[in-house]
Amino acid sequence: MAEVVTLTDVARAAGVSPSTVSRILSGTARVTPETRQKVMGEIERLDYQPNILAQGLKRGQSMTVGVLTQELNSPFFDGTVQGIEFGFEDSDYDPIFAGGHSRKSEEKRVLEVLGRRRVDAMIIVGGFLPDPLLVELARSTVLVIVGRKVSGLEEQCIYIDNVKGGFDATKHLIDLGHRRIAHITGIPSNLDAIDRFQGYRQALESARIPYDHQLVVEGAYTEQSGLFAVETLLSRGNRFTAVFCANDQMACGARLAFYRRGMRVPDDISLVGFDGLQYVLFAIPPLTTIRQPMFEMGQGAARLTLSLLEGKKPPHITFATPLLVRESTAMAR
Amino acid sequence: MAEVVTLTDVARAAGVSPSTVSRILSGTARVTPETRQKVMGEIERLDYQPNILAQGLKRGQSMTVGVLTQELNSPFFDGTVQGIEFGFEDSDYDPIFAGGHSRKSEEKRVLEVLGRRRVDAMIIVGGFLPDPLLVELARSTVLVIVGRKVSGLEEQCIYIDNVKGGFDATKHLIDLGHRRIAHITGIPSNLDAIDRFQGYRQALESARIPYDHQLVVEGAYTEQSGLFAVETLLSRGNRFTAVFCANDQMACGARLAFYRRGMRVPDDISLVGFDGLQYVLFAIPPLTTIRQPMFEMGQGAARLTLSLLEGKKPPHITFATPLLVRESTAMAR
DNA sequence: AGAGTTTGAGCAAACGTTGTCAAGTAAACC
DNA sequence: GGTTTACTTGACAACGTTTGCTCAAACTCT
Repeated sequence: MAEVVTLTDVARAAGVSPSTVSRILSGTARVTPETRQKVMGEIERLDYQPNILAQGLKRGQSMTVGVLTQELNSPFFDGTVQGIEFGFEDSDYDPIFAGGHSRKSEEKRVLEVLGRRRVDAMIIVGGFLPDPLLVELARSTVLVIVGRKVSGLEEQCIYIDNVKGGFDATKHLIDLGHRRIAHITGIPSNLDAIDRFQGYRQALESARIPYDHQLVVEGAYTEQSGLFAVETLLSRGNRFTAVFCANDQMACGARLAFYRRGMRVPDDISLVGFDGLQYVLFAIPPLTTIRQPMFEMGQGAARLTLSLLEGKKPPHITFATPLLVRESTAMAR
Repeated sequence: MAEVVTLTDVARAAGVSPSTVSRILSGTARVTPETRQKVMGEIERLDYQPNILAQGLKRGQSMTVGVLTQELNSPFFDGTVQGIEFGFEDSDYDPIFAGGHSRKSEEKRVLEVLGRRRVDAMIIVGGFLPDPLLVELARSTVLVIVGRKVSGLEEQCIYIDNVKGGFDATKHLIDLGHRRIAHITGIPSNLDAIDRFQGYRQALESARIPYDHQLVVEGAYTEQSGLFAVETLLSRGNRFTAVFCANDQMACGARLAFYRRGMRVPDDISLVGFDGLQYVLFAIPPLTTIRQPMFEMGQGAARLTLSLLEGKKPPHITFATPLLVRESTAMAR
């Protein structure tokens, strides 16, 4: 609390001027080996740590990156955040997180972080901010968006092909002989959800299976909503032999609904999820799913941000979404 | 990027001195209603946001709290971090996270965060830093520790009674008539793991069930290790009718091991976990577990930190660890 | 040996705030 | 009407850095 060592202290101790110490630290100018020796010695001895606030004030950059998150409590979100954190680990930047789950409106939040903390860049995870606002924002700051494709900002977006993911998941079921395939959607306002649904429809179409909207029910990405969705589906009385859920959590909820009804997975019903959460490998039975590389995406976002901050234009990375075939899917009987 | 409005800009625009603007903002001194009006108007019009770096430099506080985390990728950890984040939401402080999973040694990491960012307080989540170091650290900074009890720093620790949790879990199985109860431990160097194991032994003892070390196998908190543990247990050839796992993840792994062997839960084997992760409510069958209020603990840590920063000594909160009885446990046959 | 050139290091002015101090003004007292 | 009192405001020096400019000393060259 008390004795914080400043650059000036070091200078005094080494008998040189603050400028010299600063220059040694930043490697800006050359100094005699002896002077350098002495100063470095004092830095070590006094355990000097530069004050980032002062540096930031002077240099006009805070060395922080604001991460704006939206949905809370979702494993997808966690994975991404962890990746972001990891990606900044060996850099001079630190991420600071601003959750969007407060009362304050999203935009206010953005402004606040941007403004007060003078963040050097922003990473936006997920969904709710309108595209135009993001484009506007990108004009005045380094911006990276993960989990979403904003037109005009494609280079700064980290995303996956959700349509393809939905297609592959559904195709897998079709290949197993299923014809009556239900779908539990994500939150309808969510673009990912729409795309996955698109993929589902396209797969159906390409196999010439007529689309039946009675087999589609709206979910909310939670386990609970998956469970409800299956009950809705069942109560409608339509026969189906497989379900594609827009995320793993809903698949788990759906699984429980079937368990309660005594319907066996995969014997009676095949089940496919989306996300590839770690733990669904240990579901009963292990869940077939589309893997979304959340951690890698977060890490990629951090790297991209760093490159952008250094003024480099890195190659755009695309992330694959492999189908992980496990034990929740089987041939249709 | 370009036009950042400073306090001086506002002052100029309003035709007053910077000091006056500063005073209005901080409410330090009184000003005429008209001046205030005018200044507030300009602040609004120019959309001025104070520069926290400059404020921090001047006031000697950075308005940031360093959060040092250790284990990564664990749901327990996630929950706590979310709670911390949430707890700081409405305060003027922002948490910055420093993961302890890097190559750099833990202590170095602490020093770095503390030193460079001039954090006003620290929250340490979990386990590996030696007690004496923490006590030392607490001398020079505001420190809160979550998930651990450090002697001499009890007031600043947020923790649960793991012995009691382990006891309750085991007692529940005993009450159901089980006598041959296996235990899968956590990482042996982890204090929580030791305590839960203690609780297990105490429950056994209080029911006069002899302790059999053949029924105890070491786990590593992961699903995979839970699965292995059950296989080890089974290969030893000792009969048992119930398993208490030191966390939910291992319980899920154990569950899968039983599934593979065709052993039914809870019909053949009763299973109890620890943590109360959201998703195990949707396990097959829903898992009986001891709930550890991770989110609340994180939130509590943030609140405690805030109080400490304000110089208040808040009452120490203790967190309950209720037993959540679900469907993975049944009467012994 | 003197002029030109390099080199090492210091001075001082910023960066955007805050807080102390004093100055200025208007109201209140005798 | 002069003096005290209360109140509002401005000047200015910090906080810990970085950086352009200056300058002395040490080199190079003819």
